[in-house]
Amino acid sequence: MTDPIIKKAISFCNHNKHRLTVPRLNVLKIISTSKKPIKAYDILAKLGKVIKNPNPPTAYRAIEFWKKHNFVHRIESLNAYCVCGSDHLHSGGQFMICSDCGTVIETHLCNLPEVFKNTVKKNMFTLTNWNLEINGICKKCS
Amino acid sequence: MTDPIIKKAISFCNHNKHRLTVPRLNVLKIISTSKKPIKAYDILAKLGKVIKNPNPPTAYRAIEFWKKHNFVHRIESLNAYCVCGSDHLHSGGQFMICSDCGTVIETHLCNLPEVFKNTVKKNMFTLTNWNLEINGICKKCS
DNA sequence: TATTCATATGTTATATTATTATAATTTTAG
DNA sequence: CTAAAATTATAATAATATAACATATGAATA
Repeated sequence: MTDPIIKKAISFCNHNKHRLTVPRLNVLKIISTSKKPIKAYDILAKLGKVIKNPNPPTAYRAIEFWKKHNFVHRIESLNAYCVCGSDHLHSGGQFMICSDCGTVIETHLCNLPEVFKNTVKKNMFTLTNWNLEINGICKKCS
Repeated sequence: MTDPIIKKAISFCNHNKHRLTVPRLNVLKIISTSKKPIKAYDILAKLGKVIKNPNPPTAYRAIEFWKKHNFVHRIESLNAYCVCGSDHLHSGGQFMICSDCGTVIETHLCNLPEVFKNTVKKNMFTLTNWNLEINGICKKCS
C-alpha cells in the first residue's frame, strides 16, 4: 500500500544512516502524491497539515535533502519539484513540459548523447550532470 | 566598433518595426557586455546609470522583449541572462555551466538529437523548443 | 496638422521564491 | 551520561518577478 518511493526512501535512510524525520518524510509524500511538479510554497502549505505553522526553511531543507539524494528533481523553468520517475535514482534528467496543461513527463538517459558529449569534450569540460527541459504540447492538449 | 549583436538588434527593430527604446537598447548592451550571465537585478542596477531610478518592470520588460526575439537566453538554473552566442537566433539552447567559476558556454544545435526525438515521439509530444543545462567543471577550474 | 490607436514606459504596490542567522532539540557516538 | 553532530524551529529578510493602472511616445491617417 505504501508508495514505492517511500519504501525506497525508508530503505535508503536506514542504509545510509540518514534520519527520516517528520518534515522529510512528509515532504517526500507530498511531492510524490502530486500529479504535477509542485512548488515549494505549495509543499509548505500541505506540510502545514502535519506540522503546525512550518516556515519556509523547513520545506526547503527537506526538498534539498531529497534532491541531494536524487529522490526528487527540480524543474528549473517551473520552480517546481517532482519525484524521480526512474527506477534508479540519478541527478538531472529530461523533462517534457506541456505548455498548455503543465503536465511533465520525465525520461532518463544514463549518458549524454554523443553530439553533446563531443561539445563538452571540445570545451574541455568535466561533466557532472545535466538537465534538459523540453517544451511542447502533449498528446491530450494537441 | 559597435557590438555585432547591437547592430543586429538595430537592423532587427528597423525591419520589424519594433521600437529600439532606451531601456531595450541599454538592457541589451548590459547583457551583451557582461562576461557571464547576468541577473535581472544586476541588469537593473546597471540600467540605473542610464535611466534614473528604474524599477524592476523596466528591466524585466526589456529582458522579455529580447528573450522573445531570441536575442537573449535565460539560464533557468541561475536565474540569469546572456546574449545568444549563436550566429543565428534561436530559442533555448545548450549551456555548459562551470560549477566552480560560473562561466557559461553556449552551444547550439538546430535539431534535438535522435535519442531525445524518439522519446518525444513516443510520448506524442509536439516539440516547440528545449533547453539543456549541463553542469560541470571548466578547463580553467579543473 | 491634429487625431487616433497601438505600443511602450513609469510608478506603486505586491506576489513569489529562497536564504541567513541563531536558538533549540534530537540523535549518535564515545 | 555526556559531548558532538545533525536536524529542526523560528524570525527576519533577501532575491526574484509580476500586477495594475496611469502616462507618454510614435506611426498611421484623416
